[in-house]
Amino acid sequence: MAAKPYHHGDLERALLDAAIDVVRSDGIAALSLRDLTKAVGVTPSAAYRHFPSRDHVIAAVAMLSREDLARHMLAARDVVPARGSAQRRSVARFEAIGHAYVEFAIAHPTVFEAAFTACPVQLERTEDPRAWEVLTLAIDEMTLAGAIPASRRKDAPIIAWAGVHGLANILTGAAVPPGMEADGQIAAVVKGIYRSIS
Amino acid sequence: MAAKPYHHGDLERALLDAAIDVVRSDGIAALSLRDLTKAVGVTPSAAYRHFPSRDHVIAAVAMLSREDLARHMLAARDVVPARGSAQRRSVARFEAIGHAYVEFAIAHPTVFEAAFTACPVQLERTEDPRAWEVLTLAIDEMTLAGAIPASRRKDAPIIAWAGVHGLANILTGAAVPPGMEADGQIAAVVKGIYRSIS
DNA sequence: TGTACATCAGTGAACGCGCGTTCACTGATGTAC
DNA sequence: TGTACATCAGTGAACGCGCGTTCACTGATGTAC
Repeated sequence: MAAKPYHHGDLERALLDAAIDVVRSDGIAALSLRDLTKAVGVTPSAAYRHFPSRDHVIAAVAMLSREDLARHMLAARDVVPARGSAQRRSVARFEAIGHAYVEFAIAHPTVFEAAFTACPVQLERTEDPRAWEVLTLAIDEMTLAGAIPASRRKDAPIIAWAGVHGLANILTGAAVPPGMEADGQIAAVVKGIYRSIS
Repeated sequence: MAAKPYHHGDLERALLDAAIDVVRSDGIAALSLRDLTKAVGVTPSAAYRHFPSRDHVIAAVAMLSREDLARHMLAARDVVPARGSAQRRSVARFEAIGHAYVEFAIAHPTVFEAAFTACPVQLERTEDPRAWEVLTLAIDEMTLAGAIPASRRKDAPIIAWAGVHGLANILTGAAVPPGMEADGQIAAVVKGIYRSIS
């Protein structure tokens, strides 16, 4: 209850929260252990009680970012109204996922970037939920509902992921080509993806 | 002719060459002015005769990387044999460009990454050739040859670019999903792109 | 053709900075008897 | 229930490093007369 108790309580969680803040405002490259510990009000070396190295913090926050993205996709999918045929509904859910992917990237570009940062170390825990699984699940749904032919099932995931991932990178990156505004592009790409796999 | 002439000759070019070497081997984030000047055999401060700051070197090497990519696309396009109908040829040229884009990224992942690095400064020179223009040109060719309908002309470039750019990022990045090898994926995505715009 | 001099392109030393990480330590916690 | 003690989670100081950038300087170059 004192202002500064000697033991923090959950320093690991606090450090990760601070790390997410840094990613949100300055990007994952700006992340430093000294910053994090200062933000939490703790000595730099205290971080080493919870993470073996800076790289492990990077890996952890990257995984959290990936989960954040996947959760947005799930939320958008589950908000699609349940009316219409199963076939139409499966397509609407698929398209909602695609939109959510790109819109997440636009709304949180630095988090999106962090999600796909190459991690120098591997964590034992694996992420949950996974964007890739959300996507393949939606494609299976469409296949079952007859919205796409079974023959397209195999290549559909990579085609779909490449499309939304590429658009997300383009719209959040340095190289936005002339005369390009996000809204129309997202619809064009998502529709284009569906056309190419149906 | 002496081993160490006082004046270098073309230090700017030499620094950029050294920068490209660093990008190739360690990525653009590892680029430091002190490294470059040491590699060239010159004092750190000498770099400031040619670049106002490190950021300007970054911007210059990013632009060179983009030109490198675009040149690979052009080379692949121009190597497509001139037989068959104009329509088939236009499609073959378009597909060659797409393959070249992804293959360049796989062959030179750090250069590809550098090409799309966000640059904190703007250069006065603009890049030449431009990947985006190579792509739109190929799409115009297809439209003219009747390989894609005119109604698809407008959205085709972003659909195509998103597809290859996304696949390139996926295959060179941290998050390659399970059971994925490059060759089949490239063909699947390039064919998928054509299907969605034709 | 030869010389004075402005200009250019380097040198070398130093600045201040922030970083990851280590080490011996100490304060707090909780468990065994 | 009370106390000894092992364990845990912090502190504080220091290490060595490499970085971008600055400044006053000097050696080389080339142009005007």
